[in-house]
Amino acid sequence: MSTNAVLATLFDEIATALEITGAMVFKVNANRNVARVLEHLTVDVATLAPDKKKLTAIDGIGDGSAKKIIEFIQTGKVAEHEELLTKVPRGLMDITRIPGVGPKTAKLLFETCGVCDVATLKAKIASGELKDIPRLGEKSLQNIAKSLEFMDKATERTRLGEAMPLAETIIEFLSQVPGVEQIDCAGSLRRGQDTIGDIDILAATTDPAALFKTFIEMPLVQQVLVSGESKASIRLAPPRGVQVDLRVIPKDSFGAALLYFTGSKQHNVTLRERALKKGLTLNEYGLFPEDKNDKTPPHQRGIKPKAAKTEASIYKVLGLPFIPPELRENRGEFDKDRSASMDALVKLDDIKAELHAHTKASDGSFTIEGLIEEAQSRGFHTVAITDHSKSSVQANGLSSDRLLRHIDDIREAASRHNGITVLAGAEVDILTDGRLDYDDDLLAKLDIVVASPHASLKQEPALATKRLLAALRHPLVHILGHPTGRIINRREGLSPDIHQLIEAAVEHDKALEINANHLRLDLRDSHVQAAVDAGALIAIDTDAHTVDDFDELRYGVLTARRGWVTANRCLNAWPKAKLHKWIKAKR
DNA sequence: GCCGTTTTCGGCCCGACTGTTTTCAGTCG
Repeated sequence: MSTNAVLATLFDEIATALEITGAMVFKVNANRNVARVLEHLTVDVATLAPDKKKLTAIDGIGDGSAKKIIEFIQTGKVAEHEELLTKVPRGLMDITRIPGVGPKTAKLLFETCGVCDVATLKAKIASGELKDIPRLGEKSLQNIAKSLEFMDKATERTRLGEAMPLAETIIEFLSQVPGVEQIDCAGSLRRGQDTIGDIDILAATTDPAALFKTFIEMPLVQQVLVSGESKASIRLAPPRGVQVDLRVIPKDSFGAALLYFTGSKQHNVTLRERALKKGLTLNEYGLFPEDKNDKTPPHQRGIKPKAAKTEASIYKVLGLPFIPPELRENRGEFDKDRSASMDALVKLDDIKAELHAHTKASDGSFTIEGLIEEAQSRGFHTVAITDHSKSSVQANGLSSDRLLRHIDDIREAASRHNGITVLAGAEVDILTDGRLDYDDDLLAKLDIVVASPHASLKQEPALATKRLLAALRHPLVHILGHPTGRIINRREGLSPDIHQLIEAAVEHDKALEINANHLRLDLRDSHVQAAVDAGALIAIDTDAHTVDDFDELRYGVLTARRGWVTANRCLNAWPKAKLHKWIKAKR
């Protein structure tokens, strides 16, 4: 784990421990915020650490946290953290991760019954020892038991590429219910995060009761978690097991609700702070004039909102441009000098080239012909055929002789297609020591080379950096394919020094890939943002093996947008002539 | 603990649902 990640966990633990000991909520939030900032920071905090000014220059990190970070870099621990751990055992912090159990309940369980970890909690619920605790009735205990049971089965977040089609199916199903006027998804799914916690759906309807009834009685509903007048939550049956929240909101405040429930939480906090500075208050019903003397929510007092119907109208009154959902992470979207690139973010329709795809020659299901036709049917001007190289034995990688014959076959097929340029390429393994899997003579015969790591994905970070740098510096390589080799929820992949890779990509005019396959999404959003900030080029490729893989392109585009990729930085969105000039420059 | 076009003090986002209790605290998003 990187220093940033270790410190993020440490600040999170400080926050949780403070929360349990009953510290001021603002102090808790400040520590939690430092954890979040560190988690998304793309520079290694250790390189800043001796200089306190550099640390406090980061938004959210003040004097106190800077001192703790420096203390950690110098000694490997933080005294305040150690001190808190003597009062609040780690197991107790784990308990607060159980849905429905917060810091107050954890403290109560600890102090009245000595519950100090999840295992003890389970045992004591089973033995009935937890009856008769004040303010913790039978129903609450039952809910905790249910949550524990669920946690045992599903510890993972749902991958974007699994949640999105599911959400679309549910929305399609619910939109058929009489009375439904508007329905859309919100939350991290709408923001295009690589994994999501639950699916949020918003609807405006003239018949809420009918919609909720249909919702909680849908096929595959395993459990109804919450069922109120404006909100219901269900859990779907395994294997998906994902939670789905449905909220019904007035049609006139659909935009306000969409904004509110799309989040992120940090983005919303900043919006509300901006609202307050303008004498306004923002909630899920709209943007209202603030009345400090009346605590009743403004929408319940019959006050007319300044804006509510659309997200854009709310941003406008707050003096902001429309911020695309993918950018709503409080990671620079409020900076004025970034607003130009916000308008120019790459869109799905901009993508006109596929530069990484496989055929039957290695492990794909396409014939050469079939792949070309599929790309053409999607309106692409270019497709690169990049089968695996010889070391990828598991993927039927091509020997040098087979590759030579494959190149001939590709050129022959290409000659039969007008209107699309077909490139003979390869996805060449980057061997453990950084050498490529074909010799230079053969690589030079290819139009395009995607170099990717496939084996030894648990390599030490320093070695991995060296390995990938060698590929980026190789004059015949165009694109670094799925740079870390991660498989979301399954394999962490390599942890190279991403900044060195980005630097090399810029220096040698190479592109870094966002592999659009929902299992990969590699590079990930925060690395993409660092690459874009440094001026690197990005390729969004589907790595298609089958027809359906082409449909995963949208996940790659969402990830690109989350990393602030504009169309002019994305190879696949370039006009044909510009792309081919760049590709040929490496031959 | 952090922050500042109401700056070095005094604020710090908002509402729904649940369970336990009988007016509200805790949790969640």
